[in-house]
Amino acid sequence: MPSAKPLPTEKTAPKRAVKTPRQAVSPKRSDSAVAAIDKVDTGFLQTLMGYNARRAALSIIELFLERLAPYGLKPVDFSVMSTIQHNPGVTSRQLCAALNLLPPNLVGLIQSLESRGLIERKPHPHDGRAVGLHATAKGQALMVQAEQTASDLEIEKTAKLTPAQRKTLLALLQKIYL
Amino acid sequence: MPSAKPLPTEKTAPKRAVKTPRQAVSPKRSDSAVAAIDKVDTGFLQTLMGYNARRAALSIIELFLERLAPYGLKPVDFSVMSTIQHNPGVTSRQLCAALNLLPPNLVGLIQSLESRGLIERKPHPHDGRAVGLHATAKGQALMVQAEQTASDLEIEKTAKLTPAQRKTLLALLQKIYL
DNA sequence: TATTGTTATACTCTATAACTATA
DNA sequence: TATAGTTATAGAGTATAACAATA
Repeated sequence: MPSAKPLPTEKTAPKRAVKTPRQAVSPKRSDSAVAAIDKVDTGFLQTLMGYNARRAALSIIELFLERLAPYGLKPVDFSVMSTIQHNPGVTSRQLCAALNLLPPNLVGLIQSLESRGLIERKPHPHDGRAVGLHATAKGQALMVQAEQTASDLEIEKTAKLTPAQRKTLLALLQKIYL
Repeated sequence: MPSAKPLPTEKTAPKRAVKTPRQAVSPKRSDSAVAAIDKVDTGFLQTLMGYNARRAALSIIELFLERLAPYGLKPVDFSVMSTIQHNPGVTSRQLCAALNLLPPNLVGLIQSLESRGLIERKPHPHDGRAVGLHATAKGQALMVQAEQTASDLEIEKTAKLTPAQRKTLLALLQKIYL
């Protein structure tokens, strides 16, 4: 699904080849009108953090969807499973707060993970309303593999960055949303 | 709409106050089970670029929606308008490639902007199939204001960053998706 | 009265297939 | 045959209101 997308700039350019051949034939068209044909200027947008952060996130998520598909995990499933695994007994409400999800949207997610045998719901020790979530052995084994796959894919996707730059980027992004 | 969301960690914590008062009354519960009550550990997710970029982007976009609402512009509308303004005569196909949009999803957007008198569609000089998009005087005036508002909001949202850090962050993000 | 988890539901976003008209 | 723009539509994501059980 996310593989055949019209990516920006260079990535899809070789496949389409735009107007390059024709322009080679008649190279001196009126440049004022043709200016936008070869290269589109998105200079202002590139000064916006929101735009760049979103484009970078989508770029990574695209590969994430592909690589994590064998585990049956989409980004949200992965985030939920990872948080449950590292916080045994965590409640739905806590997951919503930690991951910025809305309770109604988490219900189906939890049910799905439970029906797949990846998590268990146990009564909360101190609150009869709440339910503690726990990763099963199967779920834990899956997440060990999934987290490794996710880490590998991220290194690959951020290959143009040095480890130091990668660390810096993570820290700066967290300064925005935390 | 985007104002009353359950934000993560500290931001909603003061409103809920979780279990702090009760824990103060009986401070020595079995810490193994109560560990997840106060603070949820999302440590692993925070090592992932995709997660951090998405959270940062959503955080900025949330404020963007609020501040740009008076202009009747959502992030995609803004991106399209900004690109048209800075690339007079750009085509839909070029917009899709530059902004990573799918053609069918751009149609309604363009029609909406045109019906609002913000852009004009003119026949393409060299290609009878294509249509050149141009910002009207009204559209240009709107975007001058909108771009200033967007820049202001971004500075505000990235207030924890120094100008140098902000510049670094933009450059590093572009290394990922460009 | 407030909160957890839930249901139902609506709205938006994203994606695919297929058509037309031009090249 | 291939591309630009379009239509229709399906699917996923995101949002609000309201309810039952429990605190």
